[in-house]
Amino acid sequence: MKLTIKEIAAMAGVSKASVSYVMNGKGSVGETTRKKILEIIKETNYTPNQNSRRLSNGKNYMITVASPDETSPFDNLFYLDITKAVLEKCKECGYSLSICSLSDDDKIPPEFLGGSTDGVIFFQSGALNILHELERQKVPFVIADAYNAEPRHTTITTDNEFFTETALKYLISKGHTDIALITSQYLPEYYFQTCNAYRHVISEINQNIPIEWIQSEAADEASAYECMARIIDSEHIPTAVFCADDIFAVGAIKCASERGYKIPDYISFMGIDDILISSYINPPLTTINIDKKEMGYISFDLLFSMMKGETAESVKIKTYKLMERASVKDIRIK
Amino acid sequence: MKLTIKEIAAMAGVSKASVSYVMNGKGSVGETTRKKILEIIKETNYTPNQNSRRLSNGKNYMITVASPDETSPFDNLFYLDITKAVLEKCKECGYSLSICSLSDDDKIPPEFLGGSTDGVIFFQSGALNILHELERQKVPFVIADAYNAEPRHTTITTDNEFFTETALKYLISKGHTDIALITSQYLPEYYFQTCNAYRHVISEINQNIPIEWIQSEAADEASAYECMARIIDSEHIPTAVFCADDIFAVGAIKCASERGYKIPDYISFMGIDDILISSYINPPLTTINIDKKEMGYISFDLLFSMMKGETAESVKIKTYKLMERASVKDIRIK
DNA sequence: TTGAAAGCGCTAACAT
DNA sequence: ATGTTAGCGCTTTCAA
Repeated sequence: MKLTIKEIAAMAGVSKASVSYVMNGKGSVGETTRKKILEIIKETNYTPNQNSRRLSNGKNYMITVASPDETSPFDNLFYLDITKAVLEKCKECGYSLSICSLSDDDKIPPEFLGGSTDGVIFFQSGALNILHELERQKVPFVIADAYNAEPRHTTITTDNEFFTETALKYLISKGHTDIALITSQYLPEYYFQTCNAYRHVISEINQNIPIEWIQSEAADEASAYECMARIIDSEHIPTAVFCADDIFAVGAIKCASERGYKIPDYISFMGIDDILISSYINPPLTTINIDKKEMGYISFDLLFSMMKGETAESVKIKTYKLMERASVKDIRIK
Repeated sequence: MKLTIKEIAAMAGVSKASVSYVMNGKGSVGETTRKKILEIIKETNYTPNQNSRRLSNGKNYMITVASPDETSPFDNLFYLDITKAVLEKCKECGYSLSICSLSDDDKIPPEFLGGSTDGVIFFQSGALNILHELERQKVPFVIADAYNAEPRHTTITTDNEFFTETALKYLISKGHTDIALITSQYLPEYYFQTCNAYRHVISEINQNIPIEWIQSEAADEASAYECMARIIDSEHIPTAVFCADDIFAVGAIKCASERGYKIPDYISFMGIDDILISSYINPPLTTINIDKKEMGYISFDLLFSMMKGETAESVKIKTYKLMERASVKDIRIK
């Protein structure tokens, strides 16, 4: 019962071409026939078969967001906000958005095969074989929050070194010199950036950082909890802990609280990202807000440029907002 | 540079048909030619054009999740978890998932036109014109967390009346009789269910419910905050507040805390849903956990049945887990 | 078992 | 300005 262009053409007493032309605003069609065709289309509620258009056009009008299973937008609040912004943009541009989670087996998901999508936004990274396949098929992609991306890829990253410095300096401005670090070694570049900034800033104010104050086995809330436990067990209790990611702070604060350390009275905490729960936890987390919406917009825009065949330069986000909440205590002597 | 079936056929020295057959495991192909074809496919890394398949098959291998802008999975943690489960199922079945947000203008999004999707899962509801269009196009859909759905539609709902009763009875078991209600009138059916259960349960233990104890202008955290403010301002302070949705409890608790009421010492709070932040807020919220993953699975399964042409009965979720956390105080005299 | 060929519904180059 | 027609790349019927 689905109408086809052929039937519309018949009803209007014209050829398929004319119908196609008026639908797409191409070619040239007389005013009367155009009217007639438009009328029939309205009347019949006709909508062209999209698969057919896609085949003819070699376009899908669809982009996809992809990420490793563990860091999908459904598990990672940072990526969630970015994805939300991407969806907004998609809608604005008449594109559909598909979400794809990448399994460990690195199998290429059907979304990426045979030109099902016009472009993809990866979070963090995609398996190399997938990236290569995409390049082979010439479907453009960008990598948001990328680590270890090959230089030829277009990435959208945050300036972790700068943000780490900024957070640390804030802590120092509040009188802290005994500051521990919780970061992740599982993303080597990230580890390098955060540690580097930490060493750089801290070395100027404190030469005696116990080895336990640099914890890098964090990957999520639970592992950050363990990191904090190790810091506490070391019996060199810092006055502040800088967590390279808000979710680490959530775990670390939980640990410290459960062990009876009042926060921020005994220990202050800071993070980076400002994800949804950061303002809900107790105490609300002082952190570096990164504009996730903007990151989403930028990701989409870069991808969109590439889809139009243009080249797109990687961008590194340096803007931030310091969210002073209640997890940092001013310990300067007044 | 993209290979086509024609070229593969040529390379293997066979016809397109044979290639198609071996790819889809249909028809009958001699063992030698099958081997040969498989080999070529492997060698060349050939993947058939999906749009072409879709056109031929009249299928998309894609389902979509759709919801009003304000209640998108990106703004509603309850729907977020459901969507996550749907994605899991999609992957398992080789389907892609697209996310679609519906604007107020009720314009039919491109995803729904011309058979771009094989089925859709709505949250809460879709605009009537969209639902009708889908029915006209014979694309199946289900409505998760539906309110006011037409009886012929397949829905996945929660038993709000039962859950409200359950929560209230828990509160009562802890000695509370002065219990206020925060719910939403914006979903009439929901309002009816929660209020009904409230009146029913409460009437048995307390005949003097001040009018301000029934607040129904909640729609989100902020409006629930206002509801709580009205309860407090009424100067009839209840010992407990039941919020028909966790996010209402979040707002209400915030209000009470800011006004200086220690929770749960002065006022206890309960909710329904058990969304992500419920366990992070201060104090952690005692609530009725609904299995959102299961809801996602069921939604997908029902839709999938319908896509196979089967009929699917609506289901109403009655299972729950009582999450006893720290927002309810036992005020019985020991 | 295999191949030829007719669709699927649309776009767009080409003719008229 | 309009119609004719050859694709787009695959599936599947029908013959051989």
